Amino acid sequence: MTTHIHSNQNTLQSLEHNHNDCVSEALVTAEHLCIDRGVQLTPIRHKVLELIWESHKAVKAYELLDRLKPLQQAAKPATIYRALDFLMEQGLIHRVESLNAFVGCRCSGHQHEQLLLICKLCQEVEERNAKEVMSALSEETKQAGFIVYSKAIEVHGLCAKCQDLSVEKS
Amino acid sequence: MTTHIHSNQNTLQSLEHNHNDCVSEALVTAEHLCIDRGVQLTPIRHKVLELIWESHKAVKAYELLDRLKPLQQAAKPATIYRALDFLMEQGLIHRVESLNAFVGCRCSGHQHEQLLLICKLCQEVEERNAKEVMSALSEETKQAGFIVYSKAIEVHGLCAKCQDLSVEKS
DNA sequence: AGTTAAACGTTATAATATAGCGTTTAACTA
DNA sequence: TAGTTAAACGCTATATTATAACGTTTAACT
Repeated sequence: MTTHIHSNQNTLQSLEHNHNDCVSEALVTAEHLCIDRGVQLTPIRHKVLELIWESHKAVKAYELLDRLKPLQQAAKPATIYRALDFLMEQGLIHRVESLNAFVGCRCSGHQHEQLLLICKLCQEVEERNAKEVMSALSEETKQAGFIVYSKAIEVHGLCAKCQDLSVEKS
Repeated sequence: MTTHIHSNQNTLQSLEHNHNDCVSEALVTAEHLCIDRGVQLTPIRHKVLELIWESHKAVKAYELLDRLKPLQQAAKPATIYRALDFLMEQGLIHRVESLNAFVGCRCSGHQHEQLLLICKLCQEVEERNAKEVMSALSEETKQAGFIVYSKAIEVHGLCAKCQDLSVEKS
């Protein structure tokens, strides 16, 4: 018998790490990075980043808006999109193109373009440097005579944890 | 002196191939493929595919709608999105996730997920099998224990032709 | 303290996409 | 070949995602 899997349970968040530490670390890193760069991580931007880091799932702009509103009454779409633009410019978040959504970046600042593994069940997004993939890609674009400005490498599927859960429950 | 580059000129279309043949071939292939599969390439679907193949640029759904309307007065957003859904299911077009746009697929049916090289200047999209990239990606996802359902691998930059043009004109 | 640029508030609207339901068309089947 | 069924399409409405434009406030720099 196969049981329905609840996508909110037994996620990265609850099983593998203390998510409070995970978030604090991301925020502290972001704060330092912004100071170093002389850019302003304003309260709104900070809060939006914190909201994005609430989970490792990709989150939609209007979802963020709904969550920001109770804390920031004046929040409007532009409020969120401006904050997202800033956070992307600083490499603090990724835009997940295939979902029109956003996810915190663990590699903030350096080598920002990564492989994103997006689980269809738990919705979590795993970033991977994927060194071999990136070098194969460089070689390929070089052969094509194509000058790269940016990349989006997104894979949808089933993460290891969700596979395990479906095995356990069957 | 660097001259402004007109993105609509000297494209793949005008320089490298007879685009009429290119389109005919794509359409004939699509027709055969649909017959083989027992699915219907209806007049609307056929026309939308033809409109997509008008160029090698990624084209937006509402652009297609505007172009379809003169030929199909009843055309509404759903008309286009249904046709696009069908064409994607059949692997006849690619959705370019990072542009919310669509482009004809040259490899219709087989090994549909390809590397897309998207030129910021001429807007043309080049598909590449990118065998090495794909195998590196398979290895990476295998290492991650991730089961792949679908992929989007999109690179934005400057194609060889547009680089040449900017050199010529400078 | 005055100047300037960045950030933010606010309203409006553009652009992208889907839901739902009735009608027509095409494919199947008896 | 008429009846049945599912697919395709018409149509209306609306949801979702994103940006434009302009005025006000805040913060950084003289």
